[in-house]
Amino acid sequence: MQGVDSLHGDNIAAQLTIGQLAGIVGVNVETVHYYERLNLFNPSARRPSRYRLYGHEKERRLRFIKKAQALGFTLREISELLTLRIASTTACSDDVQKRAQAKLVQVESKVQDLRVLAHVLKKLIQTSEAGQSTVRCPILMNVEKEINADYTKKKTAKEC
Amino acid sequence: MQGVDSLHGDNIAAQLTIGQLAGIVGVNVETVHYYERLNLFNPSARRPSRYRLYGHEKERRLRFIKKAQALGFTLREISELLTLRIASTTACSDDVQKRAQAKLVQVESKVQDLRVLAHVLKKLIQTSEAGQSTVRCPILMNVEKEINADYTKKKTAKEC
DNA sequence: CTTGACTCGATACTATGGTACAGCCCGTAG
DNA sequence: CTACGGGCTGTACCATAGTATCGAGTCAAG
Repeated sequence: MQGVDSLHGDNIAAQLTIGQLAGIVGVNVETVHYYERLNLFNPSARRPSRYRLYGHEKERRLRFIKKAQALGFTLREISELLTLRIASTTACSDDVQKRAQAKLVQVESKVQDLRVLAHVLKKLIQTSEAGQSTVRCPILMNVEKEINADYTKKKTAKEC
Repeated sequence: MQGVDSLHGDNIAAQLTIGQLAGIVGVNVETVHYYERLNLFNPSARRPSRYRLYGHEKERRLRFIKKAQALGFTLREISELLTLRIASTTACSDDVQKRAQAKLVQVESKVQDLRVLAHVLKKLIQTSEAGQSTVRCPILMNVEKEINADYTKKKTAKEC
């Protein structure tokens, strides 16, 4: 973490207010408040007036939270992911390693499912490009098949 | 449990009751009711007593719904995905193709994000295996960097 | 033909993840 | 100085995705 590249002393000027932060990340202020209530996202500092101040690294953290959410993680899970980071800085215990491994399994499973879904969507697009439109071949049905099946054994999908 | 296999030749015997379906898929009955209220998941048939009956294809559909949910899609989005299928059976309009394309973009973006996350988790595990535990290498911080950055420019983050 | 698990429809309640004020307090541009 | 845009705390409200419960009907085994 680069020192918040202002000369020592008054780096307060380099910090963002809650409105600025929310603006550039694209969430609203109330959401940031909400995350703070959950102890998921705290300000870097406060002005004497109690105005919240956020450094640059906080912007990254907030973006990460929103990304992870879009990937199907709950705020609680995101909190755990971010705790892994902290734990890893202090001491890489067996526990941290185990939890990281569990998360990894979870993530890789999601990747596989999404790749199957992407594959089927591509087929759907191709088919509709080729003008083979009508009545036959309810392709997305195969999503249900393939995504549930072991996707390694490519389904034959003939009974359209 | 109730007699699933009354030896009638008709297909009613091959269908599942709501409790059986919920049991094998691993959701509860009320959830199935809920999906029905949303018009997302309807029974294949009803007995004269109004008991719901579900065929095998319904089991796949239900599993798909749960998978897609875990991948960060809302029930509304899942409904759209499943509508794509239906629309493609009737007529592959430009509209369907466009929406499929949009979904594809969304899905591929999720895949990329998850792959970055997986990569970083792997690094975290390796590091903690190697016993390079203490103080240095706040690895998951790099998640925040890498996941937010364009993943296309492969990380410079070697110093660790 | 009773018993008990299962199902029905309907309604109420919960948890999560926000949103929307209200009423007051800063801070700065004119 | 004073207006006004933004920020503060706090509470209320909202949408989504379920869960729980009720009284009554169903079904199959004993």
